Amino acid sequence: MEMSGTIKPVTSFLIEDILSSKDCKRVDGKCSSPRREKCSDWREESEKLSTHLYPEESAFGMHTESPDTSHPSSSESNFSSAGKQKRSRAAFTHLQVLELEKKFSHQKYLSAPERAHLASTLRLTETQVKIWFQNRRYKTKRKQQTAELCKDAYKADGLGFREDLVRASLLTSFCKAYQYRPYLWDYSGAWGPMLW
DNA sequence: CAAGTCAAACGGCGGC
DNA sequence: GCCGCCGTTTGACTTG
Repeated sequence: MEMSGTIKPVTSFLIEDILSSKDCKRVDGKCSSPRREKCSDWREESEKLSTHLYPEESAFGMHTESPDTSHPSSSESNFSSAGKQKRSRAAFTHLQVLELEKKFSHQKYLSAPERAHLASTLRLTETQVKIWFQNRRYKTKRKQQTAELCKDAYKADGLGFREDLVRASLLTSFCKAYQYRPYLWDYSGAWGPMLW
Protein backbone atom coordinates (compact mmCIF):
# COMPACT_ATOMS: atom_id res chain seq x y z
CA MET A 1 0.00 0.00 0.00
CA GLU A 2 1.09 3.54 -0.61
CA MET A 3 0.26 6.26 1.82
CA SER A 4 1.68 9.35 3.17
CA GLY A 5 5.31 9.51 3.84
CA THR A 6 4.76 13.05 4.92
CA ILE A 7 2.47 12.63 7.85
CA LYS A 8 4.17 13.83 10.91
CA PRO A 9 4.35 11.37 13.72
CA VAL A 10 1.95 12.41 16.40
CA THR A 11 4.74 12.53 18.87
CA SER A 12 6.32 15.33 16.95
CA PHE A 13 3.51 17.72 16.55
CA LEU A 14 2.39 19.98 19.28
CA ILE A 15 -0.16 18.55 21.59
CA GLU A 16 -1.11 22.06 22.45
CA ASP A 17 -2.00 22.57 18.83
CA ILE A 18 -4.48 19.78 18.98
CA LEU A 19 -5.93 20.97 22.18
CA SER A 20 -6.31 24.45 20.87
CA SER A 21 -7.93 23.51 17.62
CA LYS A 22 -10.98 25.61 17.02
CA ASP A 23 -13.51 22.90 17.44
CA CYS A 24 -12.99 23.66 21.06
CA LYS A 25 -12.91 27.38 21.22
CA ARG A 26 -11.67 28.78 24.43
CA VAL A 27 -12.41 32.00 26.16
CA ASP A 28 -10.09 32.84 28.98
CA GLY A 29 -9.04 29.28 29.25
CA LYS A 30 -12.55 27.96 29.13
CA CYS A 31 -14.37 26.37 26.32
CA SER A 32 -17.01 28.60 24.88
CA SER A 33 -18.61 25.95 22.78
CA PRO A 34 -21.98 25.15 24.26
CA ARG A 35 -22.51 22.04 22.23
CA ARG A 36 -19.39 20.09 22.93
CA GLU A 37 -19.34 19.06 26.50
CA LYS A 38 -15.98 17.44 26.04
CA CYS A 39 -14.48 20.84 25.64
CA SER A 40 -15.16 21.77 29.20
CA ASP A 41 -12.44 19.42 30.17
CA TRP A 42 -9.81 20.52 27.72
CA ARG A 43 -7.51 21.92 30.35
CA GLU A 44 -7.57 18.78 32.38
CA GLU A 45 -6.84 16.73 29.29
CA SER A 46 -4.04 19.07 28.39
CA GLU A 47 -2.43 18.67 31.74
CA LYS A 48 -2.72 14.93 31.58
CA LEU A 49 -1.12 14.87 28.19
CA SER A 50 1.61 17.30 28.78
CA THR A 51 2.78 15.46 31.81
CA HIS A 52 2.30 12.08 30.19
CA LEU A 53 -0.09 11.06 32.88
CA TYR A 54 -1.70 8.34 30.87
CA PRO A 55 -3.17 5.70 33.09
CA GLU A 56 -1.21 2.64 32.15
CA GLU A 57 -3.76 0.60 30.31
CA SER A 58 -6.94 2.52 30.69
CA ALA A 59 -8.85 4.60 28.18
CA PHE A 60 -6.79 7.58 29.23
CA GLY A 61 -9.66 8.95 31.19
CA MET A 62 -11.43 9.96 28.04
CA HIS A 63 -14.54 8.07 28.94
CA THR A 64 -15.25 10.65 31.52
CA GLU A 65 -16.15 13.25 28.98
CA SER A 66 -16.90 11.38 25.83
CA PRO A 67 -20.09 12.91 24.57
CA ASP A 68 -22.18 10.93 22.17
CA THR A 69 -19.35 8.56 21.56
CA SER A 70 -19.86 6.80 24.79
CA HIS A 71 -23.04 5.45 23.46
CA PRO A 72 -21.93 4.16 20.12
CA SER A 73 -23.08 6.53 17.53
CA SER A 74 -25.29 6.69 14.54
CA SER A 75 -25.86 3.52 12.67
CA GLU A 76 -25.61 1.37 15.71
CA SER A 77 -27.91 3.26 17.95
CA ASN A 78 -29.52 6.29 16.46
CA PHE A 79 -31.39 4.48 13.78
CA SER A 80 -32.43 1.63 15.94
CA SER A 81 -35.82 2.90 16.84
CA ALA A 82 -38.76 3.05 14.52
CA GLY A 83 -38.71 5.45 11.63
CA LYS A 84 -35.96 7.55 10.22
CA GLN A 85 -34.04 9.40 12.84
CA LYS A 86 -31.67 12.24 12.53
CA ARG A 87 -28.18 11.16 11.70
CA SER A 88 -26.02 11.98 14.63
CA ARG A 89 -22.43 12.94 14.32
CA ALA A 90 -20.23 12.01 17.21
CA ALA A 91 -17.53 14.44 18.17
CA PHE A 92 -14.53 12.50 19.29
CA THR A 93 -12.58 13.85 22.21
CA HIS A 94 -9.14 15.31 21.71
CA LEU A 95 -7.66 12.35 23.43
CA GLN A 96 -9.49 9.92 21.22
CA VAL A 97 -8.28 11.78 18.16
CA LEU A 98 -4.80 11.97 19.60
CA GLU A 99 -4.64 8.24 20.12
CA LEU A 100 -6.12 7.57 16.70
CA GLU A 101 -3.56 9.90 15.16
CA LYS A 102 -0.80 8.26 17.09
CA LYS A 103 -1.84 4.86 15.85
CA PHE A 104 -2.26 6.18 12.35
CA SER A 105 1.23 7.62 12.35
CA HIS A 106 2.58 4.15 12.88
CA GLN A 107 0.03 2.16 10.94
CA LYS A 108 -2.11 3.31 8.09
CA TYR A 109 -4.11 0.12 8.19
CA LEU A 110 -5.43 -1.90 11.09
CA SER A 111 -6.20 -5.56 11.30
CA ALA A 112 -9.52 -6.61 12.79
CA PRO A 113 -8.04 -7.53 16.17
CA GLU A 114 -6.05 -4.31 16.29
CA ARG A 115 -9.12 -2.34 15.42
CA ALA A 116 -11.16 -4.09 18.08
CA HIS A 117 -8.51 -3.45 20.67
CA LEU A 118 -8.16 0.20 19.76
CA ALA A 119 -11.91 0.63 19.73
CA SER A 120 -12.32 -0.80 23.19
CA THR A 121 -9.38 1.21 24.47
CA LEU A 122 -10.85 4.42 23.15
CA ARG A 123 -14.40 3.44 23.97
CA LEU A 124 -15.48 3.73 20.39
CA THR A 125 -17.14 1.18 18.19
CA GLU A 126 -15.10 -0.82 15.71
CA THR A 127 -17.07 0.82 12.93
CA GLN A 128 -16.13 4.25 14.18
CA VAL A 129 -12.46 3.32 14.25
CA LYS A 130 -12.71 1.77 10.81
CA ILE A 131 -14.43 4.81 9.34
CA TRP A 132 -12.00 7.15 11.06
CA PHE A 133 -9.03 5.38 9.52
CA GLN A 134 -10.77 5.34 6.17
CA ASN A 135 -11.46 9.05 6.28
CA ARG A 136 -7.99 9.74 7.58
CA ARG A 137 -6.32 7.90 4.72
CA TYR A 138 -8.48 9.68 2.24
CA LYS A 139 -7.74 13.07 3.75
CA THR A 140 -4.05 12.35 3.74
CA LYS A 141 -4.20 11.39 0.13
CA ARG A 142 -6.10 14.49 -0.83
CA LYS A 143 -3.73 16.64 1.11
CA GLN A 144 -0.79 15.17 -0.73
CA GLN A 145 -2.47 15.51 -4.09
CA THR A 146 -3.28 19.14 -3.41
CA ALA A 147 0.26 19.83 -2.30
CA GLU A 148 1.65 18.19 -5.42
CA LEU A 149 -0.68 20.18 -7.59
CA CYS A 150 0.25 23.43 -5.96
CA LYS A 151 3.91 22.59 -6.17
CA ASP A 152 3.68 21.98 -9.89
CA ALA A 153 1.76 25.18 -10.43
CA TYR A 154 4.28 27.02 -8.32
CA LYS A 155 7.16 25.74 -10.41
CA ALA A 156 5.43 26.27 -13.72
CA ASP A 157 4.55 29.82 -12.84
CA GLY A 158 8.13 30.95 -12.87
CA LEU A 159 7.37 33.18 -9.92
CA GLY A 160 9.63 36.17 -10.41
CA PHE A 161 8.08 39.37 -9.13
CA ARG A 162 4.91 37.53 -8.31
CA GLU A 163 6.64 35.35 -5.81
CA ASP A 164 5.52 37.30 -2.80
CA LEU A 165 1.98 37.42 -4.04
CA VAL A 166 1.93 33.70 -4.62
CA ARG A 167 3.43 33.03 -1.25
CA ALA A 168 0.95 35.29 0.45
CA SER A 169 -2.03 33.70 -1.20
CA LEU A 170 -0.71 30.25 -0.50
CA LEU A 171 -0.22 31.12 3.09
CA THR A 172 -3.73 32.43 3.31
CA SER A 173 -5.28 29.37 1.77
CA PHE A 174 -3.19 27.01 3.83
CA CYS A 175 -4.04 28.80 7.00
CA LYS A 176 -7.68 28.61 6.06
CA ALA A 177 -7.48 24.98 5.13
CA TYR A 178 -5.90 23.97 8.39
CA GLN A 179 -7.43 26.38 10.82
CA TYR A 180 -9.49 23.65 12.32
CA ARG A 181 -6.85 20.96 12.01
CA PRO A 182 -3.58 22.37 13.19
CA TYR A 183 -2.32 18.89 13.79
CA LEU A 184 -2.14 18.38 10.04
CA TRP A 185 0.52 21.02 9.64
CA ASP A 186 3.72 19.58 8.36
CA TYR A 187 6.41 22.20 8.47
CA SER A 188 9.00 19.76 7.26
CA GLY A 189 7.15 19.01 4.03
CA ALA A 190 7.69 20.55 0.65
CA TRP A 191 5.83 23.68 1.65
CA GLY A 192 7.56 24.28 4.92
CA PRO A 193 10.65 26.03 3.64
CA MET A 194 8.70 27.83 0.96
CA LEU A 195 6.05 29.25 3.22
CA TRP A 196 8.13 30.05 6.21
C1' DC B 1 -27.80 35.15 9.58
C1' DA B 2 -25.81 33.37 5.32
C1' DA B 3 -21.88 31.28 3.70
C1' DG B 4 -18.01 28.57 4.44
C1' DT B 5 -15.48 24.81 6.78
C1' DC B 6 -14.68 20.54 9.19
C1' DA B 7 -15.26 15.79 10.00
C1' DA B 8 -18.25 11.65 11.25
C1' DA B 9 -21.06 8.86 8.81
C1' DC B 10 -23.10 7.00 4.65
C1' DG B 11 -23.41 4.70 0.08
C1' DG B 12 -21.69 2.88 -4.22
C1' DC B 13 -18.45 0.22 -6.28
C1' DG B 14 -14.56 -2.95 -6.80
C1' DG B 15 -11.03 -6.38 -5.11
C1' DC B 16 -10.09 -10.38 -2.53
C1' DG C 1 -19.20 -10.96 3.02
C1' DC C 2 -15.74 -7.90 4.51
C1' DC C 3 -12.95 -4.10 3.72
C1' DG C 4 -10.86 -0.42 1.07
C1' DC C 5 -11.37 3.83 -1.78
C1' DC C 6 -13.87 7.73 -3.14
C1' DG C 7 -17.36 11.08 -3.22
C1' DT C 8 -21.27 12.82 -0.82
C1' DT C 9 -24.34 14.06 3.01
C1' DT C 10 -25.11 16.25 7.15
C1' DG C 11 -24.72 18.40 11.67
C1' DA C 12 -21.72 21.28 14.35
C1' DC C 13 -19.19 25.14 14.25
C1' DT C 14 -16.82 29.68 12.67
C1' DT C 15 -16.55 33.91 10.22
C1' DG C 16 -17.82 38.26 8.24
